[in-house]
Amino acid sequence: MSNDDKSTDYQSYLKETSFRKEDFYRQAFIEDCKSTRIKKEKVAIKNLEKIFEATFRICTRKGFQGMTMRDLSMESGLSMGALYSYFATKEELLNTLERVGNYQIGILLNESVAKVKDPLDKLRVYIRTHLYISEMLQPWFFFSYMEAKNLARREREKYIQAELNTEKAIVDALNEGEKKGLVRNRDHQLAASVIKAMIQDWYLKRGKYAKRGTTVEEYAANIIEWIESYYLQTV
Amino acid sequence: MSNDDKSTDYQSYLKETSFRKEDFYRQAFIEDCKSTRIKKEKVAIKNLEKIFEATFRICTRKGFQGMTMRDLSMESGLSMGALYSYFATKEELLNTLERVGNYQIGILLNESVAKVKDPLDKLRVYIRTHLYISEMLQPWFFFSYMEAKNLARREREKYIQAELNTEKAIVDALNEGEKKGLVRNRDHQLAASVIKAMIQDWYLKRGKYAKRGTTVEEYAANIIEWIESYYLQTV
DNA sequence: AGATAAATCGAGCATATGCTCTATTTATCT
DNA sequence: AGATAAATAGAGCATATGCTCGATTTATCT
Repeated sequence: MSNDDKSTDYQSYLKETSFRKEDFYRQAFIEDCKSTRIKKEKVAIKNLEKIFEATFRICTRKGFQGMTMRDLSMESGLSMGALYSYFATKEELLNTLERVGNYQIGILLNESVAKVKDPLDKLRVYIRTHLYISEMLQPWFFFSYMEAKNLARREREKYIQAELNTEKAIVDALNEGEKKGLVRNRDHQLAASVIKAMIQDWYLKRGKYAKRGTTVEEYAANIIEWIESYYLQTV
Repeated sequence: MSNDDKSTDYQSYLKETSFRKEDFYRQAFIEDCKSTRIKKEKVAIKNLEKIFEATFRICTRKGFQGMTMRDLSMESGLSMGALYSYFATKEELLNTLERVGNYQIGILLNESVAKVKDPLDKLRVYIRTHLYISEMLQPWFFFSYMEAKNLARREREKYIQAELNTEKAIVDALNEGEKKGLVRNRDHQLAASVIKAMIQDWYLKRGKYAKRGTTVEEYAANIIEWIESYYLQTV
């Protein structure tokens, strides 16, 4: 297996990445809560963390529609009044969560492959990074996937577009690889779908893999092995 | 590609299978509505069809928790009173849907591989049949996956068990194949997870594949090609 | 046709839920 | 410390929602 990309492990990625969890809440504050009665960023970040984490915990069990604002109040430790000084409506909370996540993740994915030139290495790095990011923000990824259908048309379309961008990144790498004679001629679009399904399974079935002791690095290596078998096989 | 299993296409499968959609509703009537005020099977089947189909339509957009009984009444064309003569509670409807589906699909999957002896062929047939069944009952598969979290503990565990059975069937075939020297030595458990993820993507992203004009047969052939690349490659 | 059984209807009940609004508490500044 | 701004609490309001029940319609039988 020509695994000569200097493959970073998860812990190293966490140290190297520019992302801090705080950024997530700060972004939400700047974009959505600036217009509310909350003035101080520090307070906002502290409480948005409580709200988001509580939302993820509750929705994993009941889904967003099944979560009541009273549930959220209990779980986050904030009163109804406090919650509504951060979000005008329940739907607004959903929108913010989806939007901020998509934005942040877009940045992270782009910064990861920016320096890589070789299309095959680019693909490897992209997959590994995608898995690392989804590991870092697993609750968000799960939530985002499961609740996308509850978004209003506009926001839902953005979600779908983000999904398609992921596929496109993979297809592009494969096309470039084929042009350079590095990979076999295959249906790259279909392959990209399948590869994305593999990536998604990691954060959709996080519990199962945890129980089996599978690590992200192992999972990433495995996906890459599948791809190499499919694409590098001598004809 | 040693594709010498006499691969059935989807239309042929539909003709050959013992399954009729009616069975689905009849099963629900026998197991869950016998104790209700509804006496006549024919009436029950007609209305259960309306109820189930309406549930699928609504829940694709809003999810089960987001669906109100008034929504369901509107969409199914039955009154509130009529609905409640079929199911004691909303939750009961959910349980019935999950249970009956799992039961029926279990039967179909077993009957499909019963005659196949060669482990590799068994795997091919299993995957193809699984995809054909999920194509035939796509709304159920999607619903079942998305709403499993809303089930009570007991029922949810049954759902997870059914998922694991699918994986086990794949692992068993691979183990047997390895023992007979037909496939390479790999992490079969992890491979089975990945294969299942591929299968699930078909019914979770049905819309996307429809838009692209991908057929079930193509999709099945593609998955099998991935597996053969991964497992049959000369070392 | 008349009588009985089966199925359906939908207004109404009790509670749950999204959201508001003022009183109160907490932090910040001079 | 006192005054002001910022943040929070939680009871209360209007509506939505799960479910019931007697009245009514439809099917079946003699």
